[in-house]
Amino acid sequence: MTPPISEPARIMLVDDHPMLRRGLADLLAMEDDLQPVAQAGSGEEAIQIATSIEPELDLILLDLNMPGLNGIETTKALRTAGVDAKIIIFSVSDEHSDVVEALREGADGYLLKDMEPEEIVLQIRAAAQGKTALSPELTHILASAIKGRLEPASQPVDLTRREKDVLELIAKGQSNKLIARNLEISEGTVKVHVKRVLHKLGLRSRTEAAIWALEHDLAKSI
Amino acid sequence: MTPPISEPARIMLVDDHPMLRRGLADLLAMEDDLQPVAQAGSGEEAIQIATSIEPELDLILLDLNMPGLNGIETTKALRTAGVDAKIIIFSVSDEHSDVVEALREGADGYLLKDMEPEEIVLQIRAAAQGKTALSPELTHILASAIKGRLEPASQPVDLTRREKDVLELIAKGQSNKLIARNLEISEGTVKVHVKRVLHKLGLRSRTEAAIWALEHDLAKSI
DNA sequence: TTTTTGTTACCCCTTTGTGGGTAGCCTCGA
DNA sequence: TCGAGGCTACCCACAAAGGGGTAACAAAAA
Repeated sequence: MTPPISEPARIMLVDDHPMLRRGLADLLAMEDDLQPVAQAGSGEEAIQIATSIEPELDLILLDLNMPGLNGIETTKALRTAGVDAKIIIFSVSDEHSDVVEALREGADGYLLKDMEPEEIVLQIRAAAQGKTALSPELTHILASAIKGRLEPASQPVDLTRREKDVLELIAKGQSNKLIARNLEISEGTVKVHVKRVLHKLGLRSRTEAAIWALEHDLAKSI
Repeated sequence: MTPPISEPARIMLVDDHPMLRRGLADLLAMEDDLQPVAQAGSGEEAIQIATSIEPELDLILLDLNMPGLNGIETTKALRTAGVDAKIIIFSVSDEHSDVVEALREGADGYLLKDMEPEEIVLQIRAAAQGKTALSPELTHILASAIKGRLEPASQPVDLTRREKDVLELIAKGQSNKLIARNLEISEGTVKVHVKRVLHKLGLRSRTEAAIWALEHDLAKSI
């Protein structure tokens, strides 16, 4: 299991709880091939360190819920900054949208905090070797995303009246300006609704929203 | 791990190699909660048995590569026939398209034949309990599918080949940048194709194009 | 009562998309 | 052999969309 002669993986731990960082660092330090070389208490700090440290990091373990930049935002920023260390999100959340978004933004893994320490070590090692580190409980989330349905273990998706109105018009291909005219509200307000719809559904663009609406039959007559 | 008082899961093994069925049956029979009650040497035979056996099967282990109907085609046929037993594809192939297609057609799991017997038992038990049985090596395939990529195809319109490719990806909600990555061309070139598609179809936005594609069946979901 | 939720509206800024152009390189068929 | 169509790639400019924030106000819930 332990790689032969290669260098140990240089790892940074990012979490706003020092105690948790400490525990993780101790856990990893016991492994010959895993070397915790840096810690950060926030996403901002993590970015600063990751872009300046030498030699470069091999792997970053990122807490999802942090004040300031959260794990996903930090992942995005790190990728934009050209950091190509493996990134693993470490979280208590098994929310569908969190997992999917994390992977979309460039994370290489998503582990749940309630995993056994031994299992965490195994997954981190797997990620360092280029595999996708994923808590076994989460595979069904990816599988259902593939199958195209999001319900089984997730949220029932409750859009407000207005959000549904906007989504319906998006699904007709209308621009924000047109939607504003049709609903007799400002374009800025339409944008607010669009933003919320995208966030609630875990989507990235109005086109995805339109597709979602069509597939879920939330579109009225075109 | 073993369920308390419930009935053992009734399992059918489908593979064109009798020896492999034999080995699997022996393996499963050693478990109190797993009960191999039927075997089939082909997809056709599997469908015949699954639709007639009483009481109904709980789980079907399907070889992917078989003469005649393969595992995925058999899965599709079984689902169409109303069989709602859990279906696990058992294969030597870790091809991206096989895994994704199997899940899309209604399989509940996808296991590789080179797994350890103990692990196979664990995964089958997990599937029987409603979880997604997936070889750990395959999680990265789902992850990359989530991140967005796929093989192209073609349909009948007055669009060029490349324009159809682009339109298909638009209909999956992908951005120009993602499309560029998937088709391995520059983003600028994607924009050219998008421009032409919109012009040829008389549309004003990619969202309208996506809707058009969905309504004209020029889209293949994830 | 206070708090929360939904709707409205605006600010900021960055990213993405749209529409026009030129141009090199293929392949296929006249 | 040449030309047309198709694919590639870049230029430019502007429009649209997305993501963050604050804030007012009414209605519903705690």
